[in-house]
Amino acid sequence: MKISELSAATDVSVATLKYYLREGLLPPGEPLTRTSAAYGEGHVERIRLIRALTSVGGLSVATTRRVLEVIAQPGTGRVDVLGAAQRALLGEEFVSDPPCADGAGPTSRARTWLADQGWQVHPLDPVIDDLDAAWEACEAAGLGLDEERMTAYAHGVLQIARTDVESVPQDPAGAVRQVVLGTVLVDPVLTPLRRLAQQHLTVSEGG
Amino acid sequence: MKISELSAATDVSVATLKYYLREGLLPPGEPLTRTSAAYGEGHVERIRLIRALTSVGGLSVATTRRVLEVIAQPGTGRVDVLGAAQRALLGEEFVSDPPCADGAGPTSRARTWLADQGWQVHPLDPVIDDLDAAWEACEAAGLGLDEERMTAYAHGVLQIARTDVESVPQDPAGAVRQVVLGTVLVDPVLTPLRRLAQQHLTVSEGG
DNA sequence: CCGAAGTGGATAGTGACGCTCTCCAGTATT
DNA sequence: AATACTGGAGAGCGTCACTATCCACTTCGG
Repeated sequence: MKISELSAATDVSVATLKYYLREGLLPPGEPLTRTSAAYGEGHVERIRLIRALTSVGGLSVATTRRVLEVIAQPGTGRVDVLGAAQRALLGEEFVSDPPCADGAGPTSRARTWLADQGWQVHPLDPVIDDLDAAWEACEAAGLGLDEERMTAYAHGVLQIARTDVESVPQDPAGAVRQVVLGTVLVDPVLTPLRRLAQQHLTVSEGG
Repeated sequence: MKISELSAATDVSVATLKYYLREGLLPPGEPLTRTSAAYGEGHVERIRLIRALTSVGGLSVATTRRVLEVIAQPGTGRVDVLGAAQRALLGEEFVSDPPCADGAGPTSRARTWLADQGWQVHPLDPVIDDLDAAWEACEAAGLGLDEERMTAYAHGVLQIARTDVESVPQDPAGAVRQVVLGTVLVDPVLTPLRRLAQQHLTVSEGG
């Protein structure tokens, strides 16, 4: 398959494919002559994956490259799948056993609330900071989001997460793929789903 | 309050405040002389709101302006709150009772599934197209997301939406505000919450 | 065997976006 | 009188995801 055919098969312009090749998102094709290379079905799949991650998942090209690397790496054990996924999505590495021995560690509303919930999460996971920032933003915007309502949200989210975890396959490579893609691509599914659910409830309860 | 004090009170640079004024995100201050105006506490709140919507909610300046307009408008009745919110978040208006009388209307996987669920939603709501696109992207990326799993997600989301709907206040203006801000600002709360829930489940179930 | 078309490769340009900088004449303060 | 600050407006900047142009070099149809 030549690059023009690859372009036709994926609806992505040749210029963009060249860009993806340059950026290392797409592996080079099998060189046939000095001015042509052969691309295979794997390239088509990979391009579909790239488009899903960037357009729907909203990932930047740099993040997409990191995610693709994580999926491709065969080494990751099933245990650290979640960590690997989240590290790939973050800009920089986050040490899972940090050297900072400053006793108490950071305290925040989210951390306190998580402890109250009895959730076993890494206390230094940066995703907690994201939660903190989002929660704080709600307060700053005048949206009263108290602990009670947060706990109500947590119940719904827990059910979603249970579904996520249950659908992870047994084989390591598939597990990594499922977790990474699920982390990125399911959020854009849940967002419209939530709005439709709100609509359904409002309509069926008679406004 | 002069603009420099407003800047100090909100940690937003004077240049950026001027930009917000120019873009119509921030109403002009009460003119005192020809070269100075007074800003009040309302401006401080509004700036906090703008920052929450743009930085955490990820809204563009144009969308933020539309959202702010919807919140400010006193006319919206409690019934159409959801529609008003979603219209504000979309780029263009969407007619709630469209003139297209082409019989069947569009069919898609999401629409069929929604019908199976018995969800009462507007069949032409563009948010369904978002769901379709996200679902399709999951498939394109090789993430097997079947109807069963989608229904499992729907149960969790429904619980979340129930919490949303219950926390909407009675007074019309407050309702609009709550719904609009909830639509935009709660998503960034749910995203890290979901990841933490996954982590909790994986850890507590022994990986 | 010739010329048009296509290829990999590199460099530069584009348009959108959210600021940020610079300048201005006109107050306000010291 | 000198300095600082104001509202207002235009232009510039850095990032990002492409996109367009140019190049020397095959490949293919006639």
